[in-house]
Amino acid sequence: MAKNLVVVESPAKAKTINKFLGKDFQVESCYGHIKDLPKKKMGIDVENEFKPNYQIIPAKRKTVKKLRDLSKTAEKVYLATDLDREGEAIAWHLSQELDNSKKGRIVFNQITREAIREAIKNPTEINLHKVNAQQGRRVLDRLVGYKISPLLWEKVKRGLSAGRVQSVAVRLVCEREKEIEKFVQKEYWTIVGEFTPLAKRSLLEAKLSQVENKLVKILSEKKAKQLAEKIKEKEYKVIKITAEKKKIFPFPPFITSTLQQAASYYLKLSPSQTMRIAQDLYEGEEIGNEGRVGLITYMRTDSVRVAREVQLEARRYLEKEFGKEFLPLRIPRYKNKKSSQDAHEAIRPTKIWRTPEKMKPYLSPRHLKVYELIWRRFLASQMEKAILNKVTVDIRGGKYLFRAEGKKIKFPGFMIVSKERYEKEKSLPPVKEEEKLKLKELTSKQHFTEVPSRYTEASLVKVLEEKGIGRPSTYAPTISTIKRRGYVSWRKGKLIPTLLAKVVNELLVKNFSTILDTSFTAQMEEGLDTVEEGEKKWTVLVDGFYKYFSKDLSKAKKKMKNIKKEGLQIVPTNCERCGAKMILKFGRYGEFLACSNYPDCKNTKALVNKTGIRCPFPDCEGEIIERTSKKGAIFYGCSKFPQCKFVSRETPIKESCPHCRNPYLFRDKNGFKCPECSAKIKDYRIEELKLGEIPYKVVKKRINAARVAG
DNA sequence: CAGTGAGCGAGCTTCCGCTTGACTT
Repeated sequence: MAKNLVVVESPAKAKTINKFLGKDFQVESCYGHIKDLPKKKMGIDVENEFKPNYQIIPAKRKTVKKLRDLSKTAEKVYLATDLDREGEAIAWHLSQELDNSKKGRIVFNQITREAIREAIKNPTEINLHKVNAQQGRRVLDRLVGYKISPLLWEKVKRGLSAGRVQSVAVRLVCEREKEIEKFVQKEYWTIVGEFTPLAKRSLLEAKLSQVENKLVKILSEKKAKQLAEKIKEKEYKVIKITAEKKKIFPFPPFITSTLQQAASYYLKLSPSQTMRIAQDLYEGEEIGNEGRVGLITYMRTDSVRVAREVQLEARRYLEKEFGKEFLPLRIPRYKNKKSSQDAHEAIRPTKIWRTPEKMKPYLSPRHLKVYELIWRRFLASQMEKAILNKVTVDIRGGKYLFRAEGKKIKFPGFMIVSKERYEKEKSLPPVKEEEKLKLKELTSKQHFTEVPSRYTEASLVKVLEEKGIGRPSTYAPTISTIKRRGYVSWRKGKLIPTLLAKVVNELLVKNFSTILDTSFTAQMEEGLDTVEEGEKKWTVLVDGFYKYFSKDLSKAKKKMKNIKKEGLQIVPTNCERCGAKMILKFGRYGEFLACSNYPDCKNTKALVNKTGIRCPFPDCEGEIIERTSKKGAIFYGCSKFPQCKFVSRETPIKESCPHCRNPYLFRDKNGFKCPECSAKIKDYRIEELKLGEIPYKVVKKRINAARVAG
């Protein structure tokens, strides 16, 4: 007898569902989208209600043929793609390409035997409103990307790109850099008193908090000294002890963005490395005599939802392992963001009893660490909150009020499983109210406000996710794209906008302010919601957008500055051949200086970031200069390359080592260290070269060989 | 734990969102 055909998106999912459905069913995978707009053309008929020209994706022809052949002989076809917008569109494309009169759409958002069987019993029709919302999204993105990108080829550099998601990502990186550039470090001071209880020997440290009932703020060393000298008072009294309980709740289970952040923070993995490893865990490993089993649920998700039966299983496990007091009374329910499409569960272990310890023999160290992160986060999310005891001690003497704060964990709750959200304990010596104290010593401490830090890949993903820009399947690829296009370089895991990014960003913000706004996607989503509700035609939505977009576009074509021709005038140099100004341009291999008289004068010069530090290699006359690898990583090398092969990944500081006379030092935690004799140098005042202060300087002249015609 | 380059005015580039293998478009 012919089997029923079930089509899902992922092959690992197909395998699992196959086990649930038995021999009357054949479950196959379509590997995501099967149809799309053509790659080399716009593929949208703007004049004719934006009619999209969907084609089978060339690389998917084989897959589609296989599914079509299977559908011909199948008893019935079930389209079981994901229940979100993209999944509905895939089902719609499949229904166009598969050959069977009995086609039904089925949906489920958790992969359990019950959920699948229930879905099979209740097939429905494809939701065309949802499909239309997807078409609106697809067409809008294509218009934005394929109209603005060619404009950048014309105005700035070939091969550049722009898009609803990537251009906002680049903008965020650029704006953070602006904040860093304009940041002015400010100092502030605190005064700390050491008190001794009269009876015992212990010491109590407390910070000066108020003078004459006014909060203390000290902004200079002078003020700190003046104030400290005024405090003549030696006799103090504990006037108040306040104890309060603080509840600390566990984090919800992981979704894609939070997994990427945690793996970045704790394991120093990039979002793409994290996803690669999570994919392996999802597809499964050979576990003892179990064969190949998936260790975690699907890793591209925006939902914190967990199947009820799994929560109950977790509670049984927790009660057995740790006891009843570690279970919350109520089964926790975490809330999704409004923008969540909720097609998959949260990222969690498929079986809780597969502890990291038990999985150790089967996993690589990295895989094990990511698994452990997921396992612990999930388990903790099902546990009781932690309770902290916070104590505040107020000490008064005359008009001066000092304050000390202590923290103690009263009940660890979820913290015995996960150290995330852990707070360090700080104990205070036992004192009583009314107790008399003596001020033994007074010290003032200098502090500085901290410069905002650059984005890491994961923290950029976090902001994108918060603003609803991009989807779980695109966070990591978006970062790769802006790297590949030369919009960001990176050093020690931090993203730095290139000059190219700053220039392109300024042009885009000026000419396409609506699309470059971080709220643009949210507004688009609102529109798509009305399409999904059937309240608006998708073509009307796109038309509303296209009306002003095409105006912006034609205006930009005329008015946008042409960097390709005019260049950037940031370096005041004249051409030594014809005397004209030299201007900066973006070439195939990065920035270079070109004569503004081009094409009459073809003189060019290279641009190099100098450090002013001589090369440390013996007998080398070179200088250390900043370089960027082909991929975009920043490093330091010798100007005499390739004769001299000196390289360093760390930023050298122009100050020679007092011990071995090496010409430069590296930053260290509390000062500097010498790479040669590994001496640690503290108390050594060195003005650090701030990024951006390194001036662009011309170090090399390049003579163009005359081209012989013919 | 992998990492690291000189060029240069163009070879036809580009979007976002699903999903994994990989002669094939």
